[in-house]
Amino acid sequence: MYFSRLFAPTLREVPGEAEVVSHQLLLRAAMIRRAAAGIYTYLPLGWRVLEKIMRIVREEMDRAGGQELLLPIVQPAELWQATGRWDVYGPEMFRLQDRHGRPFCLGPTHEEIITALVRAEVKSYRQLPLLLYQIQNKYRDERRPRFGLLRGREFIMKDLYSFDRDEEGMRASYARMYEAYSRIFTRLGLAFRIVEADPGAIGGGLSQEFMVTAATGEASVVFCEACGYAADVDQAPCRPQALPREEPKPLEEVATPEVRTVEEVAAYLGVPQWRILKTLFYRADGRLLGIVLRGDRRLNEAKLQRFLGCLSLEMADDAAVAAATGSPPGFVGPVGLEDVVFYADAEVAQVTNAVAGANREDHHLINVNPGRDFPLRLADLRAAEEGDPCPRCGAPLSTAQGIEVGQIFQLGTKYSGALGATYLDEQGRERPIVMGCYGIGISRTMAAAVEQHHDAAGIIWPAPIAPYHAVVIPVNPQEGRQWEVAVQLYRQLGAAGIEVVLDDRPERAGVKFADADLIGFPWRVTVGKKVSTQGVVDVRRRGTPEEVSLAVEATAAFLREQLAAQGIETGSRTHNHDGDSFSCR
RNA sequence: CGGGGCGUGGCGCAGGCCGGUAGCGCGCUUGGUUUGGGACCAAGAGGUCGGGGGUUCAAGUCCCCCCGCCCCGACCA
Repeated sequence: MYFSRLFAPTLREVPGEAEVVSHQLLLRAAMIRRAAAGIYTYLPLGWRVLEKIMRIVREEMDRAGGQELLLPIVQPAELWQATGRWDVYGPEMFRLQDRHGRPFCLGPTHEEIITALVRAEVKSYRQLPLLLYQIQNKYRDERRPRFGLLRGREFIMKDLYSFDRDEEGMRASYARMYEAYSRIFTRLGLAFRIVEADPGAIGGGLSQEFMVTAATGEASVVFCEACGYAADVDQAPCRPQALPREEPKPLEEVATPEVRTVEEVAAYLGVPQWRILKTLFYRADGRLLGIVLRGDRRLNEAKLQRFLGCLSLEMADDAAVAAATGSPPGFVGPVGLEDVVFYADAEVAQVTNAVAGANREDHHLINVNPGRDFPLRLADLRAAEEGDPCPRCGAPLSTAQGIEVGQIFQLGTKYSGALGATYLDEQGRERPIVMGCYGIGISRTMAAAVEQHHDAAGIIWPAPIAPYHAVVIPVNPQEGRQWEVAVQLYRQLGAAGIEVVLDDRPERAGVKFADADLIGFPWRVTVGKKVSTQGVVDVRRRGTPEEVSLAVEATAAFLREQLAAQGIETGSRTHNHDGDSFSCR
C-alpha cells in the first residue's frame, strides 16, 4: 500500500475528547473515530488490527474444537424474560420495539439466544460436547461510556459457549478454553495475568479473568508472590484480622461537635481508625439496610451484592438515612436501631470498646461492643487490600491494575435449566445440558494493547497485531535513486509476504518518521543518501533507538527472519497488488 | 442518575464579564525554495459561533429551554 492512498488521517494534536492514552493514540494514529459517546468507527488501520486479533482468536477457537456461527444482534424480549435477565440488566440494555410494539433488545451478550438454539436442535448425548462461538458487535448502554474503546456502548466481542452432558465434561471444556486463552494472549504479544473472578450477572460457578496488565487499568487485582494466587479484588476473600481484646466497658455517649469522618473522629477521640465502626446505608432491591465495617476498611459492593443475592444495590440517599436514624450523616451507627437490619463485616466481631455514631447530631458512642450493643450478622464484605494475608498461603498480597480482556465461566445449568435445554442420555433419561461461556473483548483488547505498548511518540504494536509489518520511507523521493530503491524494496518485501507501506508522500522526512512512530509500524526501512554512497538502507525496530544499515538485497531476508522470531509467518507471495496501480509520487 | 466543565472553519484554542466588521496556531489548496525527526516564503479556500426561543436598533457575547460531548462520583455514614 502506498501511504498517499491509505485512508489514514493522522492527527498532530490530541483531540479534546480523549483522556486516556489508548484513546488519544487510537484517534491520532487514525485507527478509530468517534460516532457517538462510546460508539466508534474503525478506520482501515484499526480494522486491520482488529482483523488480526480476530484471526488469532479464530485459529485458537478452531484448534480447541470450536465452530463459528453468527447470532442475531436484535433479540426478542421473551428469551430474556425466561431467564429473568430482562429485568436484571436494567438500563444497561438497549431496548427497542418493532412496528407492532413487540419488545426487543440489542444483544448485550448471547447466552439466551444460543441456548434457545441448542435447545431446539440438540436432543441426544451423541451431539455433545458442542463448542460454538461468534464474533460480533455487542451493545451495553453504559451508565458512563469512557476511556474510548475500553468502555464503549458498542463493542466487538468473541463469545464461545460450551455444551456438555455433565459437570466433568464442562470442566474439560473449561480447561480447553483456559489453555486456548493463554495461547491467544501470548500470541497477541500481551503481558497478562489470570485471576479468580466474580461470576457477576452472568451467574454460575468458577470463573477466571484474563487481565492485560497496564497502569491505567480500571480493574484492581490482588496477587500473591509466594504461591501464585491471583484474584479480582471483588473476588478475593478476606480473613478477619485478629485484634487485641479488651474487657468490655459500659456504653457511653460523648459529644463530638462537627466531627464526622472516620479520620476526624479518630483524631478527636484519640483512638486508632480500626476502633471506629463505620456505618453505611444501602438500598438493596428497594429495602434499606445498614452495613458496619471497621473504620479503616472499605466495603466491596460486589461481595455485598453476592451475599445478599439482590438484583439492585445502591447507596441510600441522605434523606433516607436521616429518616431511619434521626441523625444527619456523620453521626449514625448500628446501636439502637431495631427497625434496620445490619450486616457487619467479619472483622467487626474482633473490635472491642469501639466508637460508633450515636444517631444524634454531634454525638458518638464509645465502648460499643458488637454483639452486646447490637446484633451481629457477619459476612466477608470488605475489599481486599495490599498487605492482607493471601487466602491460600497467608503471605502478604500485592495489588496491581489491569484491563479485563477475557473471562471464562462455568455456568452449569443456569441457562439450560431456565430455558429447558436438555438431552437424552444413553438410558433415555432427560438431563439438562451443562454449559460454560468464554468471552474476549476484541475491540477492548486493541485498546489494552496500546495501553501496554506505547511511548511518547505513539503506538508500539506487537508485531502479530500491527496493521502492517513495515514501512519504507524514502527520505527524499525527488532523488531518483532513493525513489527507485524504495520502490524496489517495497516490491521485494511484499513478495516476501511482508505487509508493507511505502511512504510516497511528498513530505519531509520528519513528518514521515513522526507518522511511522505514531502508527506504530514494527519495522521502518529508511532509504536515504547512504543508498547512493554505500548501497545500504537503515532498518529500525519501533521502540528501540538503534538502527542497522543493511544492503538493499539483504533487507527482505532480514525482516522475514526478525518477524519469524516474533511469531509472524511470512509465506512469499507472487503478487503484491494492493494499491500499486494507484501509485503516485 | 447526581455534581462539575465544555460546544466558535477539519484539529487545538482565543473572543464572552463590558453586545457593534469572527480571530490565532496547526491542517487544507496553488506556486516557489527546501528535504535523515512534525521546513520556509507568497497567494488562497474554508465558519448556520451546537439547536430553538427571547431581550435589543444590533447577540458568538445577555436571558430561558433543549441537544451533544468530556470529567468526577461509597470510603461521608
